[in-house]
Amino acid sequence: MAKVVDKDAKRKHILRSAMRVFAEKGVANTKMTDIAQAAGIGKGTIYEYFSSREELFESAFEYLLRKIKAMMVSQIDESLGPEDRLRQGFLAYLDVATMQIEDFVEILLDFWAYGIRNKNNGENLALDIRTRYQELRDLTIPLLEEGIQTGLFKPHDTYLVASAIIAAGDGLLLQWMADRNNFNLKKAAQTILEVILRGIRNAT
Amino acid sequence: MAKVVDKDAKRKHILRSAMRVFAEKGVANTKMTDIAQAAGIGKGTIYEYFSSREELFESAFEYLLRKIKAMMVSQIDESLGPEDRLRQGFLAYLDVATMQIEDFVEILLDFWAYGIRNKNNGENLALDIRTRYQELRDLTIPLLEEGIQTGLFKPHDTYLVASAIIAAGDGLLLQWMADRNNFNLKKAAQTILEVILRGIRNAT
Amino acid sequence: MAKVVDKDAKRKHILRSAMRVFAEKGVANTKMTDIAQAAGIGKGTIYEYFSSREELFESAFEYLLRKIKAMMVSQIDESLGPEDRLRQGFLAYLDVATMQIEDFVEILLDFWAYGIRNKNNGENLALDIRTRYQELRDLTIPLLEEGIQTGLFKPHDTYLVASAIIAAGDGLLLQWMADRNNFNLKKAAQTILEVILRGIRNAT
Amino acid sequence: MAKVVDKDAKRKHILRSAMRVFAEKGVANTKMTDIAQAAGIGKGTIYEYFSSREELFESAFEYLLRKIKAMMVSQIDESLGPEDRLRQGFLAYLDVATMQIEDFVEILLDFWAYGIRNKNNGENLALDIRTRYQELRDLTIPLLEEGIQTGLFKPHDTYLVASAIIAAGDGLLLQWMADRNNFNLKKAAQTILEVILRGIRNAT
DNA sequence: GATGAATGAGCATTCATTCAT
DNA sequence: GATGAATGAATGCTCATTCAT
Repeated sequence: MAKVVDKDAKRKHILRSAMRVFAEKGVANTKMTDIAQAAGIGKGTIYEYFSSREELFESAFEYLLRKIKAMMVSQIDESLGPEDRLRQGFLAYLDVATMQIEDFVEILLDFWAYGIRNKNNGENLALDIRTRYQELRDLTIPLLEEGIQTGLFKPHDTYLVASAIIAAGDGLLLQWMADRNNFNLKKAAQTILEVILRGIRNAT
Repeated sequence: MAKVVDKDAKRKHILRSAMRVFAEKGVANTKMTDIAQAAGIGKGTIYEYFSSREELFESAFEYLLRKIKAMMVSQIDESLGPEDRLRQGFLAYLDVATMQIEDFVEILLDFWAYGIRNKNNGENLALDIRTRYQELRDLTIPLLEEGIQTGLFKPHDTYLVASAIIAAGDGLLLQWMADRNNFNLKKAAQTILEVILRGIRNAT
Repeated sequence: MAKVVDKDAKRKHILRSAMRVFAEKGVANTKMTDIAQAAGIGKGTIYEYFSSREELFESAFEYLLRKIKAMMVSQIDESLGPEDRLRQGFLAYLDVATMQIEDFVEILLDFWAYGIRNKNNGENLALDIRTRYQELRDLTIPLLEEGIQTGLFKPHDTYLVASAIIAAGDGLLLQWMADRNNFNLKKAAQTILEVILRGIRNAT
Repeated sequence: MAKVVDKDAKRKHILRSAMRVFAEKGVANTKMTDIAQAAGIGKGTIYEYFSSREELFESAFEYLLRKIKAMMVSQIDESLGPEDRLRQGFLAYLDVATMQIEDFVEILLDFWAYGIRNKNNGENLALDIRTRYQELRDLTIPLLEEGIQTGLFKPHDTYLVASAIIAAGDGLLLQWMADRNNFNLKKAAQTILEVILRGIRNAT
């Protein structure tokens, strides 16, 4: 009988190993050998599961995006009001980025750069950074609309405000990446969120 | 006598050519040959002005940062109140990034990545991304303090709010880069800024 | 399983191929491609066995020195008297240099030049040309001392005379290299050796 | 009026500068720029006096050989007997090589290598290393013959013994180059010469 | 299936030589 | 005559990918 191998599990194992190396050395400086070593397998074996370095990279990208979204969604308590859900979602986004998956912020820039530079290859929607931003907006806008409807928020262009909130999140990540030890991401996140909420809230 | 050449001008010419290529193909995919071609010179000539690809890249980085800061400062009308100066500075930042210099946003991510990955080489402060962020904060904080002192703004942690404003700017740039044609950067910028200003303003 | 290769054998194969090319074109004019071609392998393969051109060169140097010494020692009949052993050793040195290993005289000058120019890098004693000369003296001096003790030779400074004998050998090699076809190395060697022996022998 | 330049003097100036650099850095590591700098002139100017690096090198070679021979000849006192003239010539050879001209031993190996590798280009006899050796023999043989005729020396193959003496000189140079500080060249030279003389002298 | 030895396209960099001034 | 800015051929080395075992 042939060796029984859980192909999916092994593929994921390689993927996670690759991401760890990407994070540690940067995508550009990561050699296939490094990944093979990190995964404890032979170099050639990678090609049994991924057709090329490129595909491996894209798969890592995709895996990450899926993971982020799943974790964000899972951390929102649907029974809360829109403000609290915004707070939860916002913090979850930063949380996921900074703590959960394989220390992934370090790869974030490489992914961003890739996504932005390849935004026109419509083939793989999952990798289209525009799609990703739209998904984030689609998570945010309903909360804003709900707030407006309940009179909590003043009427506003929810698309733009959603974009603003996402922008703030990304921008904070950048500053935190630049100076992890001294930049207090959580406090900054809370501050900016409260400022924004106060900025759209109806005067009481 | 030998050929007379304005070394400074030529150096800058090569720099700008390089930046154009960096922007077009991405730093990682830019070959020295491409740059030479773009500059209309021989490959070897680049090395008369830059000791290595690395130095050329760093010079481009530095050049850009210097330029951005200069343009931002120059576009602020010191006679205005803090809110308007914030508006001017914020828009100037995005303006500079998106329109002025050699279409440079495209390089921005590569620069960010470089800066973040090399944050610990204190040798060249100008390239230290932490320094860059601190400079931006140092431009912003005084405006916030002035607003607080005049009673326009509610008291707040000016460091964090300044960071927030910068974050919003960077984050918007990311979204704009991802979808230039459909994302209205200017409108988004104005919206977010007004939200933030309303968020820190004293109730009237 | 991956291809099974006798790494040591292949390394030696490359080494010998390299030495052949070094001999033919001179070390300075030898390109990695030439070596690859001579060895019947790809350029990159060399780097699987040697980390750099430099290391390849040094390995060749070392290989040669080891080989020479081994052959010299092996050709001396320890049962003979000091004069005959001197003769054997002297001729063996020239023999080895001129006939045995891969036509190596042609490389000798490059090796000499390398050794002399890098005499101060104590790291690799095996490549230290001073060490090499000392080894040759250490093989010669005991024979001279034995001859003195048995009254065959007049007392003399054995260090200097050993150096002299070695010098004669090297010098003859130079002349032979310069004009292989017309310079009778063997006859010259025998002549000079007899002159020297007569020069240190006790009058009878 | 055009600038008056002593072309020959300038040529020689460049030549000597080149030799100094050759000696210091090794021929292979000497760039045209280094030579220009050492000569205090522009890089292009070298080509006004030498058509190529190759020609410059060969000219240096030739210059050196001419110089050595002249100095050797000039230091021999023709009124002395053959033994003393041999001693003078032998020491003069080493002297010239080690002290007189621009520290030239350092170049010697490069010249030797060049001469030996290019022995077949009969174009320039002056550079033919065979010619050079023959010249040295032609200086030595008459002295040996004179000694034989006067009964001072035993009859012997003067060609081979002359070659032997030259070989000893070259060989000593090699050992001295390898370890300048510890190898006493003069004492070694005197020792070997006396041994050889005793080896060819008639018993008294 | 798994492996890692082999490969060669590709690239940064050097430097002798040219030639406009 | 003198110069040094410009050049591009040449080369050592890297690394993604292939494929024999």
